Amino acid sequence: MLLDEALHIGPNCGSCPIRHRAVCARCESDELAALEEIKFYRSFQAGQTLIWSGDRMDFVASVVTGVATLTQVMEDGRTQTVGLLFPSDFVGRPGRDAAPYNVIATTDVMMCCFRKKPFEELMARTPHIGQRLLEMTLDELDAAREWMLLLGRKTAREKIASLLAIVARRDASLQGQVRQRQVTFELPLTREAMADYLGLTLETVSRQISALKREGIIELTGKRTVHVPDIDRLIEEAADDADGGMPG
Amino acid sequence: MLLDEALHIGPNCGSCPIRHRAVCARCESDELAALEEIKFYRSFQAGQTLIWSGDRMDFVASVVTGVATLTQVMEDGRTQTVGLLFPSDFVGRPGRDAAPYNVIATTDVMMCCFRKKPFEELMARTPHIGQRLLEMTLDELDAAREWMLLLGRKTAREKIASLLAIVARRDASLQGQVRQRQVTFELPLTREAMADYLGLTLETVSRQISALKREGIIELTGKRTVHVPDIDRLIEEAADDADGGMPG
DNA sequence: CACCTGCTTTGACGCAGATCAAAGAGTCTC
DNA sequence: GAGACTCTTTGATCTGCGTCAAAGCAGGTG
Repeated sequence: MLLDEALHIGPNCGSCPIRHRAVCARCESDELAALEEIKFYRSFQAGQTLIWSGDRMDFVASVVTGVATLTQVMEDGRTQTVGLLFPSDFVGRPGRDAAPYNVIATTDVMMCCFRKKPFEELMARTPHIGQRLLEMTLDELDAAREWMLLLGRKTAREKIASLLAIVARRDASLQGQVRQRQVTFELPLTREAMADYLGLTLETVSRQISALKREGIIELTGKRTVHVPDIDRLIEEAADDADGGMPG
Repeated sequence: MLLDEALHIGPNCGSCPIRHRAVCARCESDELAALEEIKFYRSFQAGQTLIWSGDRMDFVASVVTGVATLTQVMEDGRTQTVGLLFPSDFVGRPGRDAAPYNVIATTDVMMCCFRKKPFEELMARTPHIGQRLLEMTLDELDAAREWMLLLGRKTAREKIASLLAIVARRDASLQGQVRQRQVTFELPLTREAMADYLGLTLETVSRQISALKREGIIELTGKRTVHVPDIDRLIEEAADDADGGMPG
């Protein structure tokens, strides 16, 4: 099951696709060299659980490619996804031992890992890493709070539209695209995974997607490829006040 | 309306009730001295909006006494509270100009404020502040994600029980009490404020509180004073797996 | 005291989304 | 190419919570 080919795609961070967005974004070349010494790559298949809630975490990591979810599970099985991890997102928590959530790959995933102890020591010495981590954590906190509004107050239709808009935005920004009216992207989640993220059932997710399709707000090719002919119409359905999010 | 008596309760941080829990927790005496130079106190009445979403924020602050909420409001008026601020909690975001949420005092509140610019400069020089802020932000992120589970998957009854358990815990830890079976505390929120935090209506909040009272899980004196004869029974109703939270 | 005004409780009813059930569609294996 | 899987769609029915409405209960004020 463990497809643990520690492929050292590049020992060279310079050519890393997430070099300027991850925890290491602000590092100077000497700091980068120190990070390179303690880093290693791991890849996982879609569906694999990378980390089990409660397990001891002896590394922290950045997502290099693919998408993973953070999920919480109640004793009776009710499940809530509390975060989506895209390339450049950080996993793990310096100073904490046990993982608080399950981390599950929803597509094939490649991670850039650092053993926790050396990473913490490095963090104490190089302020750029801690600064960047603070910045990223504050962004995640904002995202979590936006999601609280969605979970607490939005309708099923608005929830679906919001999720599609966010995936579209993340996808576009990964490809460094400008904001454009039409977009096409792959949904990295099953209907069930979407339901877990949105606080719905998979049937409701399916019905609402069908409704958006019927009304021409989205078009599907297969189950996973989504084409949005007019992104502003989708954002309208999401009922987000203001922007719809900054690019980049 | 603005009751802005900048009462300098103590220029002396040494006697501050949140000295060892706030952003300044880790500061040495020289760092503390630097903070003292840029700090000032402001107090607000219950119900007052301290900060409006979108406003320019020229200060950051710690809650010294009282309770405030962070809330998001949609164009059509739907409201979601995304955070409760208790004494020692931090408000504001170094590096961001505009406030992302409304901050509303739900009891009389006293804040220890720092002008943002000098605070940021101080942060760049003294790593202890940034470290502590990262730690606090990570804790808030955990709390936000716990709340996502509540909003997405818990029943109205479980939501109420969870909120009561959390307020009880916060209250006890402020008073440095040990975990004990019986607890009594003041609810710092109206039914409507609870509804906004829990993603419910105020009627549902009222009904569920009545139900818990009817079943003897809680007892009320007036509308706001809650007595819990057996905290474990309350936690059971909250359907939180495991602990129910660490003390302190 | 009578009369606000703000907060809370309680009741009657309706609906969005959950639940239960079954069938379609794509992919893999033998 | 039949069977077995997994994922998805769609339908029928049920229910928890929202909505609408009205009344109770302070505390404050003239």
